[in-house]
Amino acid sequence: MKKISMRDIAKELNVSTTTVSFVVNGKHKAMGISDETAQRVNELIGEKGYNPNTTARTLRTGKSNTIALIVEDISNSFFASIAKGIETEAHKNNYKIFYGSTDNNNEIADALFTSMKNSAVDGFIITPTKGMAEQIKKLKKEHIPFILIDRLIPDIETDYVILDNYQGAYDLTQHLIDNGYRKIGFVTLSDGMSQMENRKKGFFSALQDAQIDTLEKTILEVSYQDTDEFIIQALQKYLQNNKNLDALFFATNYLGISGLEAIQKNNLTIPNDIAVVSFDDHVLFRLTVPSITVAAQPIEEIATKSIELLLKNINKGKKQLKPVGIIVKPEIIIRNSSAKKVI
Amino acid sequence: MKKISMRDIAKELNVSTTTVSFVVNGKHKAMGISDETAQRVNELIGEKGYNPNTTARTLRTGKSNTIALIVEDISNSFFASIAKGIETEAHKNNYKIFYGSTDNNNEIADALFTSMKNSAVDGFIITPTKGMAEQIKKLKKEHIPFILIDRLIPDIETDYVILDNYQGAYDLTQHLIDNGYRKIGFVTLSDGMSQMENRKKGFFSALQDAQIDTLEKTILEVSYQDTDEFIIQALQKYLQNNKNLDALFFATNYLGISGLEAIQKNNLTIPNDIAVVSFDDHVLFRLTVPSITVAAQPIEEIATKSIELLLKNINKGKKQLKPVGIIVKPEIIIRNSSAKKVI
DNA sequence: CTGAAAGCGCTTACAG
DNA sequence: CTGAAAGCGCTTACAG
Repeated sequence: MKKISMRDIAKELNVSTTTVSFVVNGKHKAMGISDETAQRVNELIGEKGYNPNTTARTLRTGKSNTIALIVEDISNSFFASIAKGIETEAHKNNYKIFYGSTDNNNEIADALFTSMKNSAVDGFIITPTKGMAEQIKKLKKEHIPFILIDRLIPDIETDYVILDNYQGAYDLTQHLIDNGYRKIGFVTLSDGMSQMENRKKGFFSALQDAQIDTLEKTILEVSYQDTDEFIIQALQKYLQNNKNLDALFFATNYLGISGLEAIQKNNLTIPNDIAVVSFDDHVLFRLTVPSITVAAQPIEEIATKSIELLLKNINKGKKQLKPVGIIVKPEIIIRNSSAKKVI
Repeated sequence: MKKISMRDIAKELNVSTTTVSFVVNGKHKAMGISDETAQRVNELIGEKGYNPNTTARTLRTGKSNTIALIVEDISNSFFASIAKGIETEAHKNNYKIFYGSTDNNNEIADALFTSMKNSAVDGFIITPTKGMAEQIKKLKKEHIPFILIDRLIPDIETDYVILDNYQGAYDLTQHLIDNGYRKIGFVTLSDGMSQMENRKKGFFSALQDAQIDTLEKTILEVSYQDTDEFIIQALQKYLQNNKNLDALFFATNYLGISGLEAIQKNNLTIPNDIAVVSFDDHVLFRLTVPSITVAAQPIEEIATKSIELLLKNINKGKKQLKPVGIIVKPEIIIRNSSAKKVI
């Protein structure tokens, strides 16, 4: 039951493995293998069901046709959707994908990087965490192709594909203002990743441009490490301590989801007691009653552009290209949770 | 910027690569390398930051420490959660994971299998589709370790980890009956995969055991290929044509989600107009109002048992073990969508 | 206690 | 138009 190799094919046809290799790789024309020989080789390959050994090829060429996708948490619907898009594009280009979740934990991230690098992946697609700065610098220094998605590492120039988070937050806030809301609470993560910071900036700018008193801006920051239960409790307290709020802006979808739970538990009605908007779309936001207004990310586009950029990076060879940043636009989807304020 | 190899280490210390290899693999004790030599090797390895080349090791040993996870759709929350669990367990055991989604499409599945096999994965974890029977048989014949999850292929004996779908459906139906519902519609997929068939059987048995007239069993079957829009429309029509129904049983979570949309659009109230239960839990089911009663799968357990079983299979060597089937138990989570019927 | 050497299955520069 | 041979970086049976 041994797997059949190039040598087996060569032997049986009394040709060299060189010839077989050229045929297998479609180089027979260029290398001047006669059509007749190529034909014979291809026939036997079909007959025997020969498939080239990818490991040997990788060892020889240094190219594995594998990319590593490192996300925060593959079970999070946003990253799961990204993974699906990346997969589709990668397979089109004949790439396989390793995945790994960091859970925002640096030791896990470290182990992932080491393991992937030793496995000769051709490139990385990474949603970095703050502590990853060192690893990212190392990748850069070693000239390993990679791109960042969803967020950046401040002060490190890299290729990336991210959302215009500032604009999304600005527009979402503007929408609340247009609909009569003035006292908007902002709920975000405390770890200060770039995407979160830009959402916060967009939120502030919109308030400022509308000349809404900054005193009314009330922020709640929770940690990624906190459990859902803890976050829900924090939100419940926050709502009780800030009864003047007429709207809430959730900076990411799982905060929004916990937010809905907290609002339910506090027996508040959306949007009459409090309006709600959130970053990142989610089935729940589409189907819950009332449905939730969001800034949605163009996931397909992020996936396509990511693979495109990474492949360009992988295929660039020796030349040092200047890092390319791609910024995609969010879509504001207006639903019922932010209906015009009734006064 | 060349990567440092075992030979570099050996040369610099005037020892053979054999020695270095033994030390790297922790075999120096067994092979009688002196502690002093081992010490020197380890020091230089640390200093130079040497990491063994996994590709070369794989080519030589035939073992890649890689498994392929082939699911229906990685962006589906159930499979995304499975992927997370599998990942955690795999990393604990020093395995990396390739993932791939079949979308229930056989050509894609075929391409995935070929690509993964050529990449020398040590084993497969697969949610099979009907058309995969041939591929699965081939894996068996080639003695490639694999296990099936979520569903089986009829008439092919394999290792597997699946849910007790019959029991889950039976209990969920029994719960509806206990709460006074008698005219229960069953919504399922038409492709006849094993998990779906068993859910249907469980549903029927519960009705039969309660001596509920089989004439009242009304089934709607849709195809996996149908778009969400199409399914929702089909459901709306189904609801209109079967106004006598007092409850709906959705055989999988995305049918349940589409079901909620259809019920909303038809302006029906849950559970007063129609009660709802669904297979597979989902955030939406937990948070929507009213929350939805479900049969939840123990995802952690499925992941843990899957890796355990696959690794046992991988490490079994030549011996032919009898295929092992593991059946895990669903958890019925009673929520508000199936509250006692008001008469 | 340690080394020289073969070989995993490819690709490719070199030679004719 | 095609082949012999080196080499990618490991592991391991064999020898001493």
